[in-house]
Amino acid sequence: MLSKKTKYGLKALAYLARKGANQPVLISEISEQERISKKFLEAILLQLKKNGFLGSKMGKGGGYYLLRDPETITIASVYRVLEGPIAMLPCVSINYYEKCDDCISEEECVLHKMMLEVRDNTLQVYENKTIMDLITKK
Amino acid sequence: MLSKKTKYGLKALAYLARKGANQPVLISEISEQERISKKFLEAILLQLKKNGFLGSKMGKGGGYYLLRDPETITIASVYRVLEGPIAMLPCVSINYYEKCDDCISEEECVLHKMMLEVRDNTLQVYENKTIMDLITKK
DNA sequence: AAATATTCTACTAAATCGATAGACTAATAG
DNA sequence: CTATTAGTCTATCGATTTAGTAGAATATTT
Repeated sequence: MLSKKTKYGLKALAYLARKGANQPVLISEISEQERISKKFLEAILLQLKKNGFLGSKMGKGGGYYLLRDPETITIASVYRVLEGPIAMLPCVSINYYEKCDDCISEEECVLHKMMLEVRDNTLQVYENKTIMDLITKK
Repeated sequence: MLSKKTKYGLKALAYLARKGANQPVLISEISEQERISKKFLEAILLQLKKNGFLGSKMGKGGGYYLLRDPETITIASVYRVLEGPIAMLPCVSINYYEKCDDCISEEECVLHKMMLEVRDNTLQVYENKTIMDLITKK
């Protein structure tokens, strides 16, 4: 299951993309429009800022704004920042690879091959869709 | 990420399938062979028993054994018992459907359609693979 | 300087995860 | 019928994550 953090983060990015990159948008506006707890959203936007997705402006007329074109932000890149690995097991993760301590070898593991398949099927969606795709009707 | 519970559960089912349904297998044997905490495995096997996957026999010569043919146990069915919903959002779950409280409607939700796609891609693997597939080399 | 709005630190309640301990119960062997 | 073996059940545990809250600090504009 997707955490609310990632869900809210993606929704906020989509909201900002819809507004255009020009002027900063208040946290409270996003929070109200998307029905997300303001303080929780604050922490999420901060994390997206630290990872180069968003910029912010303090003081009056301030707020958050997209730093990159919505077409260039893949869902996968947001997912990895907010949720973590996309793979179902550390041993099939591309960006967060780790050996399983209960497996002798990956060839012997009965799950390894299947989880590679699941990973590829999931990545195929997340890598090929961007924030832009979220806000365009098809 | 897959929980260890589901990971261990699938491995245990695969182990039992490999042994054949004939004689009961000790928890401790599975626990040692698969390097899984015995007490944790105990709870997992009990859950699999309560859900009709396994039978058990107490006393000397006892242990756990498969109740169904390995070819008839899909990964999806085990996943749902041990891990829960396969979908990434409750609003795209087939067996655990729930409305999102932050969404006005599913048509308006920017994530809904994409998550349906992810769900279908994942299900395609989990529904079409069985415990038997885990133990057969391809 | 006042008002506005984000940033940052710290905290919390609840849930889940992975694991452990120990008493209880059932079945078999002798 | 008793000892042994092995699953059942209850309970607890520490660590982590999740979702959210409170409030002080800081920066910007008017």
